Amino acid sequence: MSPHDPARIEPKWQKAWDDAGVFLARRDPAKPKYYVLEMFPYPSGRIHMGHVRNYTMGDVIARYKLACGYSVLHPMGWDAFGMPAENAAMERGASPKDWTYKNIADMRAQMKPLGLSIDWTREFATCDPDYYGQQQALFLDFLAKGLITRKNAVVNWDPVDMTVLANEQVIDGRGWRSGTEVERRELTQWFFKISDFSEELLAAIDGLDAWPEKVKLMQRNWIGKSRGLQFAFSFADAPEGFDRLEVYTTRPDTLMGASFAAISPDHPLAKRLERNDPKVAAFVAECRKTGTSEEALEKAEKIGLDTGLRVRHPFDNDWELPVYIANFVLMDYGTGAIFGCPAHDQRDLDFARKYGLGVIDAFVAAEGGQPVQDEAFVPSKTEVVRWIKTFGWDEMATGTQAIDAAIAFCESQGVGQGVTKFRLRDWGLSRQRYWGAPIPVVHCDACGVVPEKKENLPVRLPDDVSFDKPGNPLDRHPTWRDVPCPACGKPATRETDTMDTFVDSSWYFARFTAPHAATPTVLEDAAYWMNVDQYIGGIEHAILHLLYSRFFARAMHICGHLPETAIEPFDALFTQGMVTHEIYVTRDDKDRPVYHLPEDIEWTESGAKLGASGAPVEVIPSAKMSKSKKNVVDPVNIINEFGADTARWFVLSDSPPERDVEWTASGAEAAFRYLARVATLSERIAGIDPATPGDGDEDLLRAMHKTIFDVTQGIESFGFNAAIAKLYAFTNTLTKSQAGHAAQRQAMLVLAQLMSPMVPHLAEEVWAMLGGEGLIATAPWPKPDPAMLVEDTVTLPIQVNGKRRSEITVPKDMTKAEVEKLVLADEAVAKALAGSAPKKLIVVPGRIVNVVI
RNA sequence: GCCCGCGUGGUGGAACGGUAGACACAAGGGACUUAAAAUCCCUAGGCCGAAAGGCCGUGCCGGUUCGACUCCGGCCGCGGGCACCA
Repeated sequence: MSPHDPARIEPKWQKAWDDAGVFLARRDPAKPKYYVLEMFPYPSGRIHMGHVRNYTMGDVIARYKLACGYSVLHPMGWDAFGMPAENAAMERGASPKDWTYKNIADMRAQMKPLGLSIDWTREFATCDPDYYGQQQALFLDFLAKGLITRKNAVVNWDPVDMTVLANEQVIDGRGWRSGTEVERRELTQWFFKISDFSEELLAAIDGLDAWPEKVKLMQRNWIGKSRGLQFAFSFADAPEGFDRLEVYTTRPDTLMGASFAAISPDHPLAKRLERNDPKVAAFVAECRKTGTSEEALEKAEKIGLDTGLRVRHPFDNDWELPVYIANFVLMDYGTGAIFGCPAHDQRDLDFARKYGLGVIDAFVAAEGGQPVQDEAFVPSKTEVVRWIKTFGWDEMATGTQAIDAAIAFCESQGVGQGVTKFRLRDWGLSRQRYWGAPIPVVHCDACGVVPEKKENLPVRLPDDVSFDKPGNPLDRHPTWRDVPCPACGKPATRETDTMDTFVDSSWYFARFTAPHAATPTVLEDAAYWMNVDQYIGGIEHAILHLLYSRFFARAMHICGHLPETAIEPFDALFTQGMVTHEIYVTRDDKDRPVYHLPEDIEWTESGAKLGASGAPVEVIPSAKMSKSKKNVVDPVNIINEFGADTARWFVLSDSPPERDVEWTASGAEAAFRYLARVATLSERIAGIDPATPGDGDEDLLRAMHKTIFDVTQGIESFGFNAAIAKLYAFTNTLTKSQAGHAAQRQAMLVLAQLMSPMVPHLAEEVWAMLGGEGLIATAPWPKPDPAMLVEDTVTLPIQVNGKRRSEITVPKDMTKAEVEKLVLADEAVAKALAGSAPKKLIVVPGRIVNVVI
């Protein structure tokens, strides 16, 4: 029998922690607090290795901080609303609610054996009426404070499923489920006014010191601040109701190269023209057929239609530009109208060539170069300045200030004004779906849109819904919509749209601080526990989830639900890599890939073969685990076979946490064998007669203190793989040590403590075996003795011209002069010098010596 | 197109500007065993050499430095983010 028996010890220690209530988060004013949070899971029904890695990392931090004397909050919940539950309902008639809660129960049962230090008393699911009721209360508060608005928006509409589709659900311009062509449709939707916070959300990124640069950069780009010139063209022949055409440009310096103006098909002018001109109407309709997804836009040809209207160039009244309607001009960026400068923008050039528009060879002609042919000339900033000068503008600033100078010049001439625009748009939260938090408003013929009264919350989802027809079941429910108007009491109808599931995850971290409160949060609790000290999750949430949460924290503060100190809710963020696995591929007779399970592969000297047929198998390393590729490793199987400690140890050990880690069967077995070795070692040390003296106590204890130092550093800096390497090394040292029993026992206890955040069950077992006091989970984290970290003697490598040639061992406080003397006396150095004196002798105390010849 | 990040043995990866390859996987050799598994010990960047030792070596080219995987410039390759954004 293996000395390491997870099936026996893991449940035992989990029960011991539970019984002692070790992981219950308590507000304790006497202690510093620490809030560790991993991004909560969607309850798909199965945990996967990615979860194991994510939660193990958080658990290491949580257990470490607990041992360091912090009052720790480490909660878990479920991001439980969303499409998969409705899909399950449509596919097999399950109730979304039953399906979801069963999945939660299943996943919790799979998660518990991992031995995570979770305070389960704080658990909730976002589909709990209690949670979404509080979310509805937040909605009402936001609405009252003007943080929410209702307006029209263009969406992807699936005419068969009768629902709005997210961009990701539009594939090749067709609905992913129905396969029909998606339409662009304008609907009235609710929006969070996140764009009001653009400047602040951008500026505050600078203060997020413990966030990855990559994530901060992605957020900055997403918010997309730009500086440009907004000005108006006057019409040569003004259409009714439009005396000017407002345009926005970030390149005012190219204004003298303008050769056309273009408006969006959704521009009010286009809508005006469409009424009287069937050609325009047909063209605009054509443009609207294109979806709004990235692929659709990528493939769409750039098309335009001459409206016949002409505008005048702001610097030359006689210079007229045609006005086109063009499908590539977006209504919701800038003013929905642009000018085109073919000489300096590739897209404008392509468009001008296609429709036979003039190309002004602005810069190029002035410098005597070649006229613009097929490629637009995009001048550098300094060249722009020269370009400007050729048009008689004054001497201007150079370099990056060229654009600002151009704006200033235009302003001085009364042509427009400099404006700052953001790419960030308001966040549309309406979804025409069932399985989400109902938007708590009522539509009344007399009063219009009326917020529901808070005392009527939660607005509960009805359970008796059917998915036999496409569309939103709430629309078809016989009675659910019927409700008295909260204002006048007359019969009215509920809003049937529900909230985007991103809303649910935008404040759950705050709810964990008071998960059962009758208000969204309790300020006192929020003030104690917020902010999240360490947030851990996937990079895929770098933009939306994290940006929305930052917005929500601000909005909640404005409504009095969070203290001002919590407007940036996540102090530190860590984005962890995936768990990958090899995939095994053969080809069928049409050369299509066929995937195989790891257990079907046989390893021979000439490579991988298919066990059944002996066909050679192509091995593709480091692929994301997916069912279709048959490379999924189920944590449940691993826990059953090796125990949770092995799974935890392995996902931390091989790669730095921010990078992907490849799961390998041999690696998992090796992790198990190592843990067994530790158990054996512990048994052996426990069995030694306490009176046994030994040899090398000091060396062992020095190594122990060095390891305490290194492992502590490793955990603090998310260097789990490096910390584990140090633990291996120290285990090897202890195994070979001939030290006396007392020293070995002490070293073993410390080893167990240092391992305890990663493999808590085994650590408890070792701790108990050697008579450690209480539970290791609550034992104070060991501290290295600084005196034991300094060696009395140091070994200095000696380099000659930067290459290592020898070494000397000297007392650590030996003077430079003495070291130099010894170095020159060194045989290898003397040989290299061959009698002559060195040019230079560099002694870096305690580090290295370099002899320059 | 714009913006980032990363290139180190057979593999995953270590390395405050200071002995490159810690630690582990896989591999090879050995001990124990009738045998295998398990366990334990040893070897291991490449080239030359019996050895001592030497030369080369962190994608490529150059620079800074006594000293560069690390800093700077250019190139190549891979990965990621954003994008009809005017």
